[in-house]
Amino acid sequence: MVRVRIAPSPSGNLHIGTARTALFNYLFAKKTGGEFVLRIEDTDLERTSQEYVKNIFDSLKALGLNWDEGPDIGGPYGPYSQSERFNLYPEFAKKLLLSGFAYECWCTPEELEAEKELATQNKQAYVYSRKCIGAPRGEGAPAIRFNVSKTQKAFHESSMLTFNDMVKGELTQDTDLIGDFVIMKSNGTPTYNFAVVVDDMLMKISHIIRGEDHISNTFKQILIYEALGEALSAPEFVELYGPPQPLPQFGHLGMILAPDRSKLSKRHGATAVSDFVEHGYLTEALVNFVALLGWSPSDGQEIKSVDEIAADFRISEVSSSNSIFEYDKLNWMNSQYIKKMGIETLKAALRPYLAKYDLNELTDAQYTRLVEITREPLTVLSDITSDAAYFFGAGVELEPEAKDALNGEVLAEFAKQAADWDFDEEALHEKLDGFRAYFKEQGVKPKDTMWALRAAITGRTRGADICAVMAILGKEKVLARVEKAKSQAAL
RNA sequence: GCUCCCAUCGUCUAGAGGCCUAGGACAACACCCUUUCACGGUGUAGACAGGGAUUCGAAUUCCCUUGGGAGUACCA
Repeated sequence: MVRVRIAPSPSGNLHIGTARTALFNYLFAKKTGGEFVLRIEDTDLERTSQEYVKNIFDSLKALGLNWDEGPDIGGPYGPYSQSERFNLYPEFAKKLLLSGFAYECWCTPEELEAEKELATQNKQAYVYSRKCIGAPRGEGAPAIRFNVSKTQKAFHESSMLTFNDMVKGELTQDTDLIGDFVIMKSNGTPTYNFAVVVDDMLMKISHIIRGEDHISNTFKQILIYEALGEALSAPEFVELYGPPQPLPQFGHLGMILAPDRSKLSKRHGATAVSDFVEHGYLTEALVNFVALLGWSPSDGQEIKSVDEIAADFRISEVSSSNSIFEYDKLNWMNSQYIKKMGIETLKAALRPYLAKYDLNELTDAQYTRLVEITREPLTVLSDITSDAAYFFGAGVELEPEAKDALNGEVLAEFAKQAADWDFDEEALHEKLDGFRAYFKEQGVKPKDTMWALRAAITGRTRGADICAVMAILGKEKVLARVEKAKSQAAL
C-alpha cells in the first residue's frame, strides 16, 4: 500500500513551495491509489501557532489537496500532530541506547562551539568528536546522540551510503563525514530527524517525496531506520505497532527559486498560498501552474485539473533541477481560468474586490452584465477593483489622456441627441452607429468619436464595451457625466 | 571551507546516441481583427554554459572547468 505524507511545520502560513511538495505527494497517491497523510510538525513550540495550523488546513483544502488522514479527521495511525506524540520518542531512543546505536552526551554548548571553531580553523568539515562515547556521567541532563559509524558498519560494508532516489537516481554520501548527531535534546524533546523517522515508521509511510534540501537528512534518516528496524522487530513492538515496514522510497524535488535565483521569500512578494488567493489568484490556476514547475504533460496540453494531472503523473519524470517562479505564466494561466469560470461563480468571486463600492447601486442583472463585459482583461480578480471603478458613484475623475480625448462638439451633439434615446444596450448600439457615421461625415474618425464619449463617461481611454457601460449607468448618470466633461473640453 | 545536488530559448519545459537545420507554452516583437483596452488569429526573434573523451555519429554517455542551488544546529 502506497502511503505518502506532507509534514508542514506551522511556523508560518502554507508556503507555495510546501504546497508544491504537497501536490506532488497528492498526485503520486492518486496515481497509485495510495493514501495521503497530513502530519503537523509542531515540535518547536516556540514558533508554532494555531493560526498557522488553520492556514495550512485552509490552504491545502482550497487547493483541492484533501488528505485521507490528519490531525482534524484522525486515522488509524494517529495522533497526527507531533506535539501529541512526545511520549513516543523517548522509548525508541531508549531502544537505540540499549542496542548501542545511540549514546548519551554531556557536552556543553561551549565545548561543542570550540570543536566547531577548531574544525573551521583547520578547514575541515566539522564532525562531532564523539568524546562522550563511554565517558562517565556528566552534569545535568544529557542529550542523546546517534552513533553513525556503528550503525553504518552494522548494515553496510563500507562507509559509503547509497540509495536510489525516485527522481534523482543513485545518491551517495560518505557517512564518515556525517558526525554523530543529536536525536534527543537534553530537554527531552526529539530533534527533527529522529521524530520524522519514528513518525514515518509508525505511520507506515512508504514513499517520501520532499524538497532536495532534505537530501542530507535522508542519509541520517536511513541510518535511523536501519538502527530502529531491529528494535521494531521485538515482539512487544510488533504487538503495538505491527510488523516493521521496509525502508521507504525517497524522491527529492528541485527547489522553487525566486527570479533572482535565491530562495523565494517575503521580499519577493507573495510566498504563502493565502497571499496569492488574496491577490486574486484562483487556486485551480495556482495548483496547475505549480505542477508545471518540474513536471510536464505528455500530451502538451498544459491547462489541466489536478485529476487530469494525477492520471498523467509519473514521479520518475519529474525534473530534478530547480525552477524559477515567474509570474508571467501564472498570470496568463489565471486569466485563462477566469475566462472559463461560470458567471455566477465569477460574480461571487469578484464581490470581495468590489467591497469599496456600493453594489446596491446595481440590480443583479446589471451586475451580471458588468461582470460579463469587464472579465475579459482580468489577470487577477483584484484587477476588477480599478477596472470597474467608473460604474460606481456619481461622477468620475478624468485621467490626463482622457482629457486629451474629449471633443466638445461630439459631446454637445451627444447630449442633445441622447436626451431622447432609450438607454437599452441594443438600442444604444444602433444609435451610436448612426452617431459615428454622422461625425465621420464631419471629418471625425469613428475611433475618436467613441473615444470622446468613453473619456467623458468613464474618465478613461480604455475599458469595456461603451454601449454596455452606458446601459448599466443609465441615461441620467451618462448625461450628467457628459455635461460635466463638456465644460472641461471647452477649457 | 567541506559535502551533496543541478545545468536546453528571458522563464517553465520536450528531448533517454542518429527522428534535432532542437519541439511546445508563457513573456517579447510584428501584422490581422476591432468603437478603446483586452480577447482571438497569423507570423518573427530566441537555447543545448565551456573544454576534453567515447562513438561512424552526442543536447543525449564519461571526465574536467565554470556557474547556480542546498546542507553543514540540542531549527524544522
